[in-house]
Amino acid sequence: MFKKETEYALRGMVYIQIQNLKDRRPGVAEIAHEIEAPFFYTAKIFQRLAKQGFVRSLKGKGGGFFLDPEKKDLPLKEIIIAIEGNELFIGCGFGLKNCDENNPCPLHQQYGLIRDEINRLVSGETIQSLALSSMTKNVSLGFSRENSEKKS
Amino acid sequence: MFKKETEYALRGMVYIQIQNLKDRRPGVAEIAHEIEAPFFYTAKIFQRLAKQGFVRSLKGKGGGFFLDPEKKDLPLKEIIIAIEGNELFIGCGFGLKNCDENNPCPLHQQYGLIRDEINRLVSGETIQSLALSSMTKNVSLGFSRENSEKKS
DNA sequence: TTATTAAAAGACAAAAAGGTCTTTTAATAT
DNA sequence: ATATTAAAAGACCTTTTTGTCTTTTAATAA
Ligand code: FES
Ligand code: FES
Repeated sequence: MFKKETEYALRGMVYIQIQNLKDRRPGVAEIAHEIEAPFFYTAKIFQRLAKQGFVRSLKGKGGGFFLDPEKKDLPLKEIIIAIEGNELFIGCGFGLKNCDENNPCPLHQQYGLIRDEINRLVSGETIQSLALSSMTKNVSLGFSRENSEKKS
Repeated sequence: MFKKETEYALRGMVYIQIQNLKDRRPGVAEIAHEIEAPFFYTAKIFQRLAKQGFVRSLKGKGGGFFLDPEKKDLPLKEIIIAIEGNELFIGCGFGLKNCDENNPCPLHQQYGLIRDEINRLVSGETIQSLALSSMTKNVSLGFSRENSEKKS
């Protein structure tokens, strides 16, 4: 569905926000480890997100990443579009140059419903909303879910 | 959503089947033109599809592609999986190694619904079903829809 | 002010996807 | 038989995606 870069970005941002809510500022090493992404690739991705203003960062000791309080309630859709464009949200499921009601592909009606659902999902959720539900529910951002180690 | 190769394959197969229903066997040049795909790339894609048994072909004069009558009612899903694997149909929307009810990502429930919809669509439609609805309805496989030139 | 820490910048490289082209093989028509 | 047609095979290339690594900049701590 999404590009790997998008997946890493979303998982990482949710992780950052969860930590921010605990008054922590994770660095690249910690983020990459937690979301099971390659260190250097994660670094590059968050560097870009910082430049685009989706996350903020501090250098040096005690530094790391955190979300601008004004950005944590942005719909996921905005982040996704910034990374991979909006083809998924407006494009034709059959690959026609543009999805056009007046020149529909054979999947137009049915695919339209799916695309609407996708749009609803990414418009309705935010990094903050996912971070909060991740903390209450038993939810995972990588292989090792440490949200709920106290299971035994 | 799908890879370009998948899109070309599906559009091309629907076109082939429409022509087959008119007792024609289109060649690569015609297919590529009709679905607006690069000639050589289309050739390669249909070569693969032929080797995998999804389409059949005849060389030489009057040659071209046609669907095995037994294959034309295969769900799109089988063709798609043969081309790009089944990640889209079983994978996690957040990019976790596997979508696991017992280790869900923050999008698990909501993405699950979308994934189910996608599965329903590609399991319920076939090349034949799309070819038939393409002929009755006013439907397009490329830019120039010649299904309905007699509009004036 | 110097050492240490951690992100920013940017070059580099491997892999996958997308695309092009030439040569060979197999049909048909003359 | 041979000329023609069209797919099969396969080499090759380009772009995008994914990933790696080194050097530089900025912050803090001692
Ligand atoms: S034209 Fe294909 S989805 Fe609308
Ligand atoms: S775990 Fe992510 S969709 Fe199921």
